[in-house]
Amino acid sequence: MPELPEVETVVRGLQETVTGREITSVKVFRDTPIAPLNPKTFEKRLAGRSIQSVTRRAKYLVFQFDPGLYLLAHLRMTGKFIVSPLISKPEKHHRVWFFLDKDIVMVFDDMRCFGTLELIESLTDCNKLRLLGVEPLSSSLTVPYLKKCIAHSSSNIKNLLLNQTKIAGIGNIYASEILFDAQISPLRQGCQLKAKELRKVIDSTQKILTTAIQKNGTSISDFRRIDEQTGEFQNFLNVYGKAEQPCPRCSVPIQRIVQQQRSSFYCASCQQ
DNA sequence: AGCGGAACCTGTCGGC
DNA sequence: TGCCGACAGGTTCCGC
Repeated sequence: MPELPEVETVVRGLQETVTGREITSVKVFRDTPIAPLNPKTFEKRLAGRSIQSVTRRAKYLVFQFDPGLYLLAHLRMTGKFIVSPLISKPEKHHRVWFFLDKDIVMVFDDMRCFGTLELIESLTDCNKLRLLGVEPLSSSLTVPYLKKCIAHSSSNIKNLLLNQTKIAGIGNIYASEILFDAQISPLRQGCQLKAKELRKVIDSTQKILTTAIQKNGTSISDFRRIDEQTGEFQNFLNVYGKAEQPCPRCSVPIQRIVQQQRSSFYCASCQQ
């Protein structure tokens, strides 16, 4: 499911509802997300902890507890956090329940079991976080930075946008939408883009991601906010999932192609 | 160093 | 109706 705007939507929801709350107990229904940690160990280490803060880094959610303990969560394709009143029976894809004070449950739900929940003691020592590239909405995303990233790469620009070690947070939907906005073909080799085009890629990236956050993310099938409401950005997509439909800019049919085993959608006429 | 491809899981949808 | 393949918002590992 979720790319940066969806994770940001979830984090903002959790900040309002679970920050400052105590985890009274934890129940693991399936250990895939917490493996290789043992469920009992996971449950024990979190019981009695207070959630000091919930933040986002790229597509990761970071829950901070008392000094030196963090829960690093990744939703992958179908992971969800849902905050609800106490419930008696887990639903089919509920993987972990976090019981909070004031009779609230934070549910980790994940149909495909790709999502991960990892306990870490330091953010700076965590390899997964250390290897991430710049935040696309930060001032670190600049033309010189992009130039350096692509200088010795033969990859196409679509794949570069998806490379989390360079820019961290863009996924398959927004990569297509960004390149449509920038009027650049996903097939272009990154290292052949001129400075002016890199500037357009950056501007479009920030424009699309900011708007998507304002619309609470994109719900095509699975993504839901923590109260199970959908996002609204799916109503503003220009090309993703729109194969054969007329380009909103020039009316030529949108094409679907496969790059690096994933769908790309673009207009072969107005994206050069 | 960096690339492509397979793997991890479960579900849905379309074609035959 | 049932079976089969393609496809799904992501990352990681392995071999070249």
